[in-house]
Amino acid sequence: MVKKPSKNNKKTPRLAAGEIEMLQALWRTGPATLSEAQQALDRPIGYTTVQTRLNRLVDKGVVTRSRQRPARYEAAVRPDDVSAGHLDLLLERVSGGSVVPLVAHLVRDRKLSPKEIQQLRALINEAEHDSQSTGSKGRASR
Amino acid sequence: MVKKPSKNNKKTPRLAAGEIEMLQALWRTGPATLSEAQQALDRPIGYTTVQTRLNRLVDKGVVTRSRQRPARYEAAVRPDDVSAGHLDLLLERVSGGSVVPLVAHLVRDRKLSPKEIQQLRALINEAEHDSQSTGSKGRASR
DNA sequence: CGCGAACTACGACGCGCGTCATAACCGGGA
DNA sequence: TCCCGGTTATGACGCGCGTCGTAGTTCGCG
Repeated sequence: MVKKPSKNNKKTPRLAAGEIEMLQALWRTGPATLSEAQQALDRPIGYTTVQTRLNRLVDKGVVTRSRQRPARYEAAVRPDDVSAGHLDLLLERVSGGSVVPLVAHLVRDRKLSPKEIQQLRALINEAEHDSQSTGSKGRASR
Repeated sequence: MVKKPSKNNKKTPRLAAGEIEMLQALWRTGPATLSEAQQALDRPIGYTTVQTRLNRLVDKGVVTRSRQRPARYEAAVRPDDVSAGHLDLLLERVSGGSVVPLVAHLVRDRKLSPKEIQQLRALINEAEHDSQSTGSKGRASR
């Protein structure tokens, strides 16, 4: 039987840059066969290379493979799941848990449309509201 | 103009998680000797391991080493430089270049102090300003 | 002046990921 | 039925990074 002695299956494992590249293709195309996935990539990569990458992704649990003959591979995680993990890491590692420096980088040097600015304001308002009715979930860090 | 033998001093090379861990220690302590850097780490790591990591970081140009006897290592990049690179990657790879989803993740599920909220608003105002005085694809109306 | 402790240089090993080649397989026409 | 092209299964190689061990070098004390 397959062992699942690991920690958790909810958190996405650490993914290397190239693996995200692979997921990107699947996110764009949806369930795809090997050749479809290969064509969906931004950059020419060998057929069997795509196969290996996809299989490793399946082993990691971030991609599923259908049993049917021309097997179809499908992403099992969403872009948000991936970004969330990386963002957490970045927060802890380079900005000491403070979001402001990161957001600063996101909005500076990058042109935002009026619409995006409006959306950002909405997000902040939302956060402000939450902050007064906090529930103290999460655990105190360190 | 004297060109340093380094490749690019503005772009930080891709750093692995463990290398950032190393930089973290240096950011905290400032210039430090090997043993100081070792002690500054969150986690016990062999003396020579620290040495190897630091030396590789020096090769990459993100850390400098003084010529003095007990050599002092010092970070040559700032946390911001590192986060900037990662953020760019994340933007391109998982959110299609859109900042809103990332910011959403940063502010949701995370409690912000009123002060931070104020800072964020300031950032957005700043960005709004820039967007109208850009000149290139100026969008005056909205 | 001689020694031990700290510092430094160097090399080794394992694992993960990117890359692919080759072999085995299988299903649908001719 | 037999062969072909697409599909799948392995196996291999190189490089980067994490981890140290070992062996020289150097400094500061007695």
